[in-house]
Amino acid sequence: MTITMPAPRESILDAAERLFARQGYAGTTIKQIGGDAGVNSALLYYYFADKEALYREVLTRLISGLAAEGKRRMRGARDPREAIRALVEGQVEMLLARPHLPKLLVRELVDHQAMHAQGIITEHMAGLFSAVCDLIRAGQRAGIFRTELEPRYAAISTIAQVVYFFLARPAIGLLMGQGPAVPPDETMREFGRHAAGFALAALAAHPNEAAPIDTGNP
Amino acid sequence: MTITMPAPRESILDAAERLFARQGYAGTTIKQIGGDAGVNSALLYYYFADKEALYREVLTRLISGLAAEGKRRMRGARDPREAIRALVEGQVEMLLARPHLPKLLVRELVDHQAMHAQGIITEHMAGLFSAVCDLIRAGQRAGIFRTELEPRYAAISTIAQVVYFFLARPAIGLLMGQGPAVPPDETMREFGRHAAGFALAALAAHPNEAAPIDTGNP
DNA sequence: GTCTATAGGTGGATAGAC
DNA sequence: GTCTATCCACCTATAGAC
Repeated sequence: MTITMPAPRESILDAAERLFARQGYAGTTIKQIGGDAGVNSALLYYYFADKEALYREVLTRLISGLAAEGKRRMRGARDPREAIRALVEGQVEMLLARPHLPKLLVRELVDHQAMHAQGIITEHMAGLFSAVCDLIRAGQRAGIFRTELEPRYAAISTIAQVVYFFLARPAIGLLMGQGPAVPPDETMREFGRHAAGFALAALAAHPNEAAPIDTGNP
Repeated sequence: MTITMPAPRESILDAAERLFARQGYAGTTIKQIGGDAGVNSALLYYYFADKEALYREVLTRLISGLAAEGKRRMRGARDPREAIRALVEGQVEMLLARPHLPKLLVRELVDHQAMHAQGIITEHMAGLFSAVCDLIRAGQRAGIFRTELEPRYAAISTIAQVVYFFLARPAIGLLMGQGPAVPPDETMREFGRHAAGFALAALAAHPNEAAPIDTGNP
């Protein structure tokens, strides 16, 4: 029986993704990545020009397809309400499937002067963001959503909840009085259902048309 | 006329705060901080034990009094609705007054394994968070807020909006189609007013005062 | 392709003059 | 208190053997 050896290029990218997310760009060393990937650190320079090229590659691999997936999830819905719910709950699934994404994205935002991946992010994200705005505008035209809301602000309020929850994930247990353990995936989904309901209630023009609220509490 | 020389200890803390927020802990060097503060880098070791002690000092200086101010702002209000509005709009003022706070806080969250200031943050923030939860519970008991909402989740949704907006501030201009310029303070306040209204609409038991309570199950 | 060895530079921290 | 000079560890990146 032989153990299948993973392609070194992929092992390097995997290790780099993990470490950059955990420790940041400056806090991660080439030797650490090599060690974690099970290869000699000099090999990284065979596959990538330098540390920053590797970092950019990590980000593009992670982000590409993300915005596309987000839009696809919204497209399936029949009306704006359903689309909002699909969007918010989809956020949770996408972030669960890419555990390092929120940290890396936020580091990029916060390090914006470094801007290792300026273009990559803004290109992909701006598209998704304006799709959410259009969705809210459509709901407003249909009389389902309140027209007093500025669509772009409402889009931000809607998106913020899940992102914030994932960011704060390590601290959430402490805040919610459940000890230092990191909340399990099911808690993240439960919050996603709450967040969708919260946004829909805030958007709703008429209370009775608000989608059912799932508190997540059995 | 003599120019008042700032106390070097304060200059060092100011420069460190700026640089740690911009570049992160690992990305900032002692020599950079010294240079930015206008003193020799060796002097940092006269005032602070080491780099990490300096970092902790920066965080405590920034955070101390923050939770207290948050609670004070809420206490002035007469009912839960007013308190929520005071809280959210107060968030904006507090973050405007401490421009480096959001970045530093999020870095801490994201670097939680490093946890330079674990205690400092969780102690201060957990208190504020549970005050928000109590506020929402009070509104629910008074029949003003929907009881289907899990108070802790609702607190997170309420708080998330402004924090996210500040974090994304450098990218907000691009997302909102207003070019690369960083949004002015007035835009931040405008969003604060929106966010308070968004949260209140989501929390409200009967938006029209006369409307029956939505059971959430059509 | 993958490794060893190492160059060249920089970072945190200290010793000690003034 | 504040500076100069410097040590040592470690980091990125390259040269070159296999």
